[in-house]
Amino acid sequence: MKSTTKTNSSVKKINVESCEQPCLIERGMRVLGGKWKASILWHLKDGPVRFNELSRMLGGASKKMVDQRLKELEAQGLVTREVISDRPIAVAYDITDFGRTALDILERLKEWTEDNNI
Amino acid sequence: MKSTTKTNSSVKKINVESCEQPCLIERGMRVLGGKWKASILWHLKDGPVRFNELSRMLGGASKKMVDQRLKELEAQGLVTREVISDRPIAVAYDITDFGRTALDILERLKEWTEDNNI
DNA sequence: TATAGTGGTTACTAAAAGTATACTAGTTGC
DNA sequence: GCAACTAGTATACTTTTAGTAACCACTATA
Repeated sequence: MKSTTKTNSSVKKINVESCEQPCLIERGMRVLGGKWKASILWHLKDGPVRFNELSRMLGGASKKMVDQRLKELEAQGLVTREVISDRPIAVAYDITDFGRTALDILERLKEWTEDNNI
Repeated sequence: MKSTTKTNSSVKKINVESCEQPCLIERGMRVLGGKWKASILWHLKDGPVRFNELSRMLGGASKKMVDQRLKELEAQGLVTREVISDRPIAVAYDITDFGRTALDILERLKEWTEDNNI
């Protein structure tokens, strides 16, 4: 890896390779970092949850917010939406296998937050 | 606060305990999840970087953005600001030991993003 | 003297995020 | 019938965030 230091006197300080990494971090954050998105995912880890129950779990996030985030997560393939009853409409949201691959990151984030009293 | 759990047969479905977890995730995200924050931290992992260099590394994030995020990160103890030269003003930002504890999460996020072509 | 670099600040605008309320349409229970 | 529940949608609104551009004081170079 080329360092930003001492190749010669006129070395540019910008290391282009280093610019590749942040994009990955930023892109990942766009998927997991929105408000409530990580929390929603986290709440689904123990099995499907219904819409209103999920809203309550999130401590009063508005329906609009929960709805928007769920749609984003669904579009990105992290959660699924299933109508479990038609007449008295009932819908269950579940985490996909792909969604589960992100739980490891969230687990670490949770531990980090916990350990550092954030 | 009255609990919603099992006082009798008409137990509500809401599990109050489960509501503790998302807060940890949400709180952690408030620290690492802002736009550019994780990227800034990531860029400092190989050593101190100067203000303008950092701006360029972030691919054109405005000075105002970089400045704001750096101030937040500094206030939260994740990075330090050091004036390394006075006359031709020069400032270096560095990651703290505490900041480094978050790199593990970012590393996983980066891998996850990479592996899933996000 | 002019230009470009350092590390910012300030003022402003545009866009996104979030809140609040009311509404649909159906079901269940009193 | 009336209220309360289900899962949303629609509308209007406020707040927050993001981003642009200009500017400051200073230095260094041509």
